[in-house]
Amino acid sequence: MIRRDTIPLYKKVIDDLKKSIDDSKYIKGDLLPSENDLCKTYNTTRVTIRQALSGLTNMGYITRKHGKGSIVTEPKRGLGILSFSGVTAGIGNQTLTTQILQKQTKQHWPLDFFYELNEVELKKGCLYFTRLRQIDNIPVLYEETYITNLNLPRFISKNLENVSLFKTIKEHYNIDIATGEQKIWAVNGDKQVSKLLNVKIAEPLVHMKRRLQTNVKDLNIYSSIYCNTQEYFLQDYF
Amino acid sequence: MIRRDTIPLYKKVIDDLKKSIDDSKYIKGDLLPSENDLCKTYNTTRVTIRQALSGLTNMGYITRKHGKGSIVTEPKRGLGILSFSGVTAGIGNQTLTTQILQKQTKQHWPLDFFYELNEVELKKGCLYFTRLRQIDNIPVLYEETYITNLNLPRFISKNLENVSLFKTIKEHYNIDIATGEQKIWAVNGDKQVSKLLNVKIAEPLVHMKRRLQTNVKDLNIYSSIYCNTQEYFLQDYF
DNA sequence: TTTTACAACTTGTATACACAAGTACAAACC
DNA sequence: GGTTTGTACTTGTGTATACAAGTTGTAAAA
Repeated sequence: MIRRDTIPLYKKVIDDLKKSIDDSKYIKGDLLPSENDLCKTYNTTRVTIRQALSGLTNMGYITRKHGKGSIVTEPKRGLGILSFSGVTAGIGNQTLTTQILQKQTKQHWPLDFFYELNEVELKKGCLYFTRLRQIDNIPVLYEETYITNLNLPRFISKNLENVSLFKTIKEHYNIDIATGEQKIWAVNGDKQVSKLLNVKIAEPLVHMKRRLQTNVKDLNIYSSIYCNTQEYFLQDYF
Repeated sequence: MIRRDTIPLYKKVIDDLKKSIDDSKYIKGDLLPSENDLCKTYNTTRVTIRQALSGLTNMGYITRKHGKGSIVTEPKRGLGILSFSGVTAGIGNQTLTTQILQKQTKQHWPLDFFYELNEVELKKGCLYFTRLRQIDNIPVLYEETYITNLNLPRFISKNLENVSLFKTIKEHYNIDIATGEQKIWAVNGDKQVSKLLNVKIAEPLVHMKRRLQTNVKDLNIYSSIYCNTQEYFLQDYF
């Protein structure tokens, strides 16, 4: 079935199955319908169905087992490791405060930016701001954030003090985080960062660089984060 | 061309192209031969070639552009340790070697163990071993592992040199990792660890403690890991 | 000279089929 | 009871083909 002016069939299969998994119609451990069953359902051939299942596999929704079937693995689509919600969840009764050090401004990307940017991003420029996050008044995270300046009207006037950035952009612009990656190093803090985090110079810090891709094309969120792990640690569940 | 007793053709195509990229026969920005060219080279059809190119795409080796071709991208230098698929799965093209420092032995849990243990675990004791993992002969990870001594016959005699622990326990005992948690700090390396990782004393290291729960009740895998992030970094996708 | 149209390339999507090989279970056998 | 074998399922690998659609350079038209 060749289709014009519409989304490809294999993508529709992916969307349908993904939705079923997200809606818990299939839960972890369940078998999806067999390839041949799906062929009948969608009136197509195995090549197309396999293209869809292959997509779901490397999205982490299913694992496939020769002779057995497609097994649903992880219905969770959370942010995984070290997301700030994770930090928030891990600190219990203590108070997490977020302080804006540099208010969001529109500017060009730094020339030596830590991720590669595409033409659209370069052309649009970025919104930049820095924040300091404290737990019980101990500074724990220093965060420099760059967001592609794309479809974010009046972002500069938003107040980001003590609120979740993700929640803000979700509520105001209906933007979701789709995927992301992060890199982690242990580094010695330099003069500026050590002072902000109130630790001795050369105290070891966790340095993370992350790229979060959203459901809007070319709209990405980049951040460089320094963590003081003297009193607290970063935690992750999977 | 149907082939028996040998690796599938599409995997051979992946290996060949991957090797060419690793050996810099194609560098970042280059175009791979077109699908039709590859069809002629390997005397096969586009479906098979596309299966290979699709594999390379989600390994991060290439990106594909409609109407243009397959573009070689930046090879990644991350460790991929932060997800539970394990280090071996996350490293890609470089050579990861694993050296056993202390061969696995049955022993009691340390008194000041870093996670809380239940009665069954305490009663059964643990299997303990340490490993040093190197990428291209640079030591990057020092790992102390404790596994509950439960339903693991002959584990002590298994050779863990240069193999994936998860794969080993999956193949021999059909044990899967179900869930896990990890904690992360930046620390200064002490004398022993710094020496093992071949860095100066007080060089900042990433220290992780993880607990992995398996599909077997009370069978958990605990590890304390030190990472030298001078040459490589830890990487995570979500 | 500038614009348009086309040809020749590229990857994207899809059909239709065939045989290999792993899994699970039940029937037949010892 | 325990083992072997067969069968019907599953996914894995592969051939052969067709048309859609994006990209790029060139030749023809304005």
